[in-house]
Amino acid sequence: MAGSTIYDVAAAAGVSIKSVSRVLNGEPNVSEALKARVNKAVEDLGYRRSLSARGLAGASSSVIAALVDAGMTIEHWRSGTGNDYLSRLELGVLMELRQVDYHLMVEMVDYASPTLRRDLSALLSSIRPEGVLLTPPNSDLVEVLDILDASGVAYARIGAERQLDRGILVSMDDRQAAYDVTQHLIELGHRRIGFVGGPAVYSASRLRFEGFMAAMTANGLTVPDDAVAEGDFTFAAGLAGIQKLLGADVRLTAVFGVSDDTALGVMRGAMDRGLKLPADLSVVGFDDSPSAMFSNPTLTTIRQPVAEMAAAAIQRLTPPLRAKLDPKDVVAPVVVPYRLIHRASSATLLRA
Amino acid sequence: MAGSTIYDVAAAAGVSIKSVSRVLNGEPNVSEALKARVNKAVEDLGYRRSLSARGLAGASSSVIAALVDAGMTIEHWRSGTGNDYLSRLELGVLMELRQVDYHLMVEMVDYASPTLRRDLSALLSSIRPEGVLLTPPNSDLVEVLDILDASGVAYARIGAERQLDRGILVSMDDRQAAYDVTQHLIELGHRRIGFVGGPAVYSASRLRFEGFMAAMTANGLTVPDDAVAEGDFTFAAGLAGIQKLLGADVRLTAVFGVSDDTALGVMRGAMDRGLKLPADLSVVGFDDSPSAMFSNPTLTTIRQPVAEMAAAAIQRLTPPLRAKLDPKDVVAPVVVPYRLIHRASSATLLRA
DNA sequence: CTGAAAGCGCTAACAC
DNA sequence: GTGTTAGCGCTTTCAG
Repeated sequence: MAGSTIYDVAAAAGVSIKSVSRVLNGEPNVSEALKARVNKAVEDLGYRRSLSARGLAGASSSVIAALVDAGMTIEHWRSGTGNDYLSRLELGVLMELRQVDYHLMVEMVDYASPTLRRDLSALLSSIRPEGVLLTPPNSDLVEVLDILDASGVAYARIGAERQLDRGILVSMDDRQAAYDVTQHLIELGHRRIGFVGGPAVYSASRLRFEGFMAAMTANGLTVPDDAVAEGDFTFAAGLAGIQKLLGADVRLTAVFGVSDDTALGVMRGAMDRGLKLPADLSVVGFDDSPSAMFSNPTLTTIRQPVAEMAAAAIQRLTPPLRAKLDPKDVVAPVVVPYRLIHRASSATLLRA
Repeated sequence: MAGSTIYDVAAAAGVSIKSVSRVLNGEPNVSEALKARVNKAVEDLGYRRSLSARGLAGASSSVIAALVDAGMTIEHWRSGTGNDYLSRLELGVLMELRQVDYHLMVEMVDYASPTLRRDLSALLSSIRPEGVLLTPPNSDLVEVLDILDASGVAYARIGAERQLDRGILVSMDDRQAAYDVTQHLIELGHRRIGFVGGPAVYSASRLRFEGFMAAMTANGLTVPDDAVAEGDFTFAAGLAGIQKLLGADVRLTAVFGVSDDTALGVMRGAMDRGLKLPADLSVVGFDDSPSAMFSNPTLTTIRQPVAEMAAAAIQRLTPPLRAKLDPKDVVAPVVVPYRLIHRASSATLLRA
């Protein structure tokens, strides 16, 4: 049952193992009759090729490795707060991989580790994945790219910002999205808009801030230093950020949180200080995490197409799936569309 | 670099490949001198054993396969809502696996598929994982257990309810937790408490309902049929459920949602109908998803220790980690503690 | 304590 | 079209 090998199949079909291999790999020059006999034997025995043997024999390892950031992951572990980025990513990956006989390995990589080079090389030489999926902030780490290139493995980078000539690129336009959501606030009449940001190592942080600034500038608005707070994508950062912003003498009427969690922290902090939302303060976020829909007021945000980006990456990383794509689409960077989701947390400015 | 083999190491250390293998596997009867030379060579070359070769040669595959439910996953994909169960699970898994040289493969399994037996057998025979991690509802599917047993692979079941003599059991006491949170409402003065449930295929649904009923009964309270609505763990189910409950002639003062998402749907639905929360209606949930902390009012709930359960499962599934455990702890079912988290959505009943 | 030889299950050259 | 023969990089006998 679970223990049949290619020899069993060959014996059952009365052919050589090479013929079985040919049928299984869809190689040319196989008669229909032989193909049918082999397929029947495979069926009868419930035979499946061993991943290990295939990998060893030099063919495809049929494994895609997703490298996720240890720092963020461990932080979520410690704080007990979750984050659904990973779930959404894997959703996209698994929906694609299930169509072909490929498998997903999830690996935690500590990009801050002094032994990063070693750890990653070790990982690659032990797994020998067919492709590697990079998520922020790993997507932008030159050292990671160097190691990947040296090992010759194909890789896709989600949300990459730098070195855009390397790897398969899949992203959304964070900058433009941030511009849009800022413009949205401006169109609602807001002029004094604050920003609570994220760590610079995440390109998303920088791009979103840039988009924010660009929209402000394009509308002739200025952003005093007091209107900007640092953060780390978390709820706590939003909470701390809004304290700082409200403490300063800037009388903001709206705040843009670099992530939904941060924006929700901003909302909570503002309400704790007695502000009515959105009457006294409009708040917008970025990501469209589940919480955005469940908060009160519901949060205006940008829907980040994580699963879709992952799916696009996998399609280009996995040979059998890539074959189905239009050749032109294979090489070009993919920019997956986002959506501005206008909910209740942003409203027309009533009083100046 | 990435391409060194055991032969390279043997050559560099001036020993046979068998000696290298012995050192790597911590086998006895190796002189310290030899061990040191081998380790140095391994170090110098950045050598890592190939997973495929190890797997093929009959040793451990060093792979843990997590089987996640396709139905739920696809539903999340379609609806665009995420869920952080997977993230929390993997957090727990990866934190443990990183200590040893094991790897996580995530596989989607459609338990509703007519070809489940085939699909699963195929998966096992192609991956040959060292251990399998089962999450609800797969944990309780006898057919899944049968296939796993037939293949001889070790497996851990998170949240299993039936056939408790099979596999490694890791769970929380859903029933008692539901009892506790219901008791919490009762102690706040509530008497007419409603319930919005989940699909029966998830044991958690049944257990939570049982705990709810047990607490009500223990306090001499009855639950009319009109006070219970069916659902599927989602926000939408909570929304629909509360409509039904409020439409009926039961004048509930509190509602228990089988999950946080459902409870949040209940909250939203209640607020949409003009109720003030928690003054007019107390709501409690179950899971402690991130949204619970971010909602308004914040949601009273049970903290489900998903990552902790996953970690406990992995410790018992992975030989090198299992070796560190007290032998007594290895065989006994693990029940991971939960916590009742009292937030703002549940309050003392003011008027009857 | 150490090493030589024989596979694990498959694919890749190379025959026929 | 089809089969034979080598390995892939390890672990496992079995000898020393």
